[in-house]
Amino acid sequence: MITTTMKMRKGLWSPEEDDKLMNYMVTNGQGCWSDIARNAGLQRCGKSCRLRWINYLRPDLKRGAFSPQEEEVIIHLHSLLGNRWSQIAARLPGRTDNEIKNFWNSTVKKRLKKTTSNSSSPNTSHDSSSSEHKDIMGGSVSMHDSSNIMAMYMDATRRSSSSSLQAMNISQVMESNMPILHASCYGTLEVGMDSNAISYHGCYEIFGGNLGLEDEIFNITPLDNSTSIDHGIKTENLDQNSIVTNNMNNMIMNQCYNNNNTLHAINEGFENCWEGAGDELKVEEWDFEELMRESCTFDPYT
DNA sequence: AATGAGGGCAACCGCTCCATT
DNA sequence: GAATGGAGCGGTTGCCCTCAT
Repeated sequence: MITTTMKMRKGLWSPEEDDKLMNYMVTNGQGCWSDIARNAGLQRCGKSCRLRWINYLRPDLKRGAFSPQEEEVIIHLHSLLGNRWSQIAARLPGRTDNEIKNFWNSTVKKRLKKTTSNSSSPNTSHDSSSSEHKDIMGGSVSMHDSSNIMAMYMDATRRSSSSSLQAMNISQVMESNMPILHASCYGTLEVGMDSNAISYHGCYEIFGGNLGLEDEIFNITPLDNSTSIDHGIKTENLDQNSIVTNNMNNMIMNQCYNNNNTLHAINEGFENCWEGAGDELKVEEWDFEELMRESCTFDPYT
């Protein structure tokens, strides 16, 4: 190969390299990463540039430590998605998969281990990830403050994309993807709209964890747009859940629209809804479909 | 003050998937 | 249908920093 004659740099990025990449991305936007590396005058492989951009240089990144609420969201999403860091990251605006992965492997894993050993769980002999999963789903990891999960989640999405949200028109809102967390909810649900956003108002439950949001109003915001854009591309098949939840979202939004900006409905399961959309449910190996069937039981049409 | 252990984070590696030829 | 290359993802490594001794 010709390219091997040129020595690629490895290791930490210098500020100069960062500048070069940043300037190039700002002026030219995303393209073929190996071209970017070459054209930006970087002695890096495209892969390395991509990683640096996604994990560090991207302007929409949220820096700093994870909040306790973010922690809980991560724990919860991990219990649903497993080690699908990119999918978890897609639901935590401003956070990268690498960041979440590191956070999990260092902080959370350790904490869960502690919890597990304290509770002298019989799962301790299992492989770490699977035992953690069980622990979480089984309740060893406290859901005591589950309301924070949703509240924080909403807060995070609202914060990170408040400007874009305000700029979104209704059709954009309708086209947006509804996060998985919403799809995991069931219970009494009331949907309304104000001038800038659509809000849910209701009572939710996630896997037995009562979120107790009866008095809270929160906005539906899309999956982190920037993530979708930056990661390119895979938005459409980011995962099938997004499509599914998007369908749900659209249905709800349509109802909103048709009911003069307010919807009082949805008291029983989404089950029929799922079945109706069954043909589109080509769920990946992690059996999201079953998951959803178990956790979603209200029907928007009743 | 020196030093060793542990933790956190950035980056690399290897694999898979997908599009193109 | 096979080969190839690019992109993305998850696992792993290695460096640096902090803190306890």
